Amino acid sequence: MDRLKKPASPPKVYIEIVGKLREMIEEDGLEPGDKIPSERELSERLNVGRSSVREALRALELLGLIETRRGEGTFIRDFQEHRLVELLGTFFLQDEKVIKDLAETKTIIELDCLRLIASSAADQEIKDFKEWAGSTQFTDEMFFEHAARINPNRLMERIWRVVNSYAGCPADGRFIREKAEYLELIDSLFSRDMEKTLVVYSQKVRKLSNGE
Amino acid sequence: MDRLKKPASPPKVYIEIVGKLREMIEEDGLEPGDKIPSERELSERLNVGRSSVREALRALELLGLIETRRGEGTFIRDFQEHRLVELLGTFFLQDEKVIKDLAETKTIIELDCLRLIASSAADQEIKDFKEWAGSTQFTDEMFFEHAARINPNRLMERIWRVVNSYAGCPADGRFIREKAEYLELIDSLFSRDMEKTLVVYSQKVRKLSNGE
DNA sequence: GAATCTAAGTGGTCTGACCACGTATGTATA
DNA sequence: TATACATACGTGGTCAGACCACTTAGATTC
Repeated sequence: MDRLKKPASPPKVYIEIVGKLREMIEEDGLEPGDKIPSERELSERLNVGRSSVREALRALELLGLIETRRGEGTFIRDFQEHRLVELLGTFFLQDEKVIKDLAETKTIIELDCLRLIASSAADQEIKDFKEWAGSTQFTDEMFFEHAARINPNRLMERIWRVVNSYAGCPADGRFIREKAEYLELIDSLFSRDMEKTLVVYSQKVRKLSNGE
Repeated sequence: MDRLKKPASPPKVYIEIVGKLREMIEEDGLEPGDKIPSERELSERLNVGRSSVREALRALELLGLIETRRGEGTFIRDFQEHRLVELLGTFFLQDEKVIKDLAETKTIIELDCLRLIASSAADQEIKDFKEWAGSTQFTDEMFFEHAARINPNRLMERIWRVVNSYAGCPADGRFIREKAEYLELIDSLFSRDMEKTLVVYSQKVRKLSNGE
């Protein structure tokens, strides 16, 4: 039962390989899409077993940092698409209260996206947004998917997508509000009038809550 | 072994093992600290090679979801403390845009947390918050860690933690602003005066931006 | 009863083998 | 020459077995 100090556990090989890969990528200036050495070559170059190389690669793959194509090789992925949030989500998102939090969070994030759009999206994009909304039949989800996409912050878009994928369990709210409200919302964005946006949006939320 | 044809993309064994483990954890109600079956047992139970089991376990370990102790076994970790993110940070956080988005997102989420606190946290908690802030030496990160914790929405807290662990990898913002500003922020929460909170917070952000 | 030794169990690593798949090479054909 | 096909090679995907180092618990010994 003695809790004695642990001198220094020998570093795991696969962890070191992860580090080596990082260095390698940095030194060689490899970018998303580029190919990294084959498992066998890495195994030889680093003097480790191929299985250890694979453990490292598989871990990075699960993180979404690399992509492997059988018969072709291993490639660096677009890091902006790391799956961290999804993974954590799929692993422990079974709580009950979570459902309520999810809905709330979705609303919050959507508002954030609108804010970001109002404050720094290009006029043209908002214009396109309005045009799209005016000429298409869309659901609430589609509307905010569009908003998340044109918001200038990619990370916020990712967060929205994750939250949405969980919050939007098939059933609940696939309703379609009156298009006029959405158009009004876009107009408020275009005028960069955040005050107005907030009013319009919270009004929409209130309606939805009551309807539910 | 059954070798069935999979015309579509053949699912990788280690990915399926990750899924099986998730189910296993859920069904058996395993919690942080609990031990999961040994690699050899999993290999046998799932009819897969031990190396494939290891690939899955190593990936989850790198994610910080499990912990392995040589000679003892593999254990579930406290998910809330997934600090794996820093890995991603050290790996590919060279992209300017990503860093900017991160900082911006962190600010946004923090504001959201403040909003949530102001709108529905218990008075007592805000009071405790203020007391803590008044009697402790804290960093900006600690302050918002506290805020994220007492905000009523657990999902928002989790998002903050993720974003924070990403954003706070280098030694950038370990600064300590004047305590008075933070106290003022809490006061604005207590008075449920979101207007004021926004002003105070954005003021803080502006200062930080300039300081940087 | 306490200290010690021993065996079993577990993760850590390596090697070698086979498969499935993509691509490049080369050969045969039109 | 140009196209089509066939083959060989390289790559990731997976498995099996073998060690090693370490922890734990049971058996043994004092």
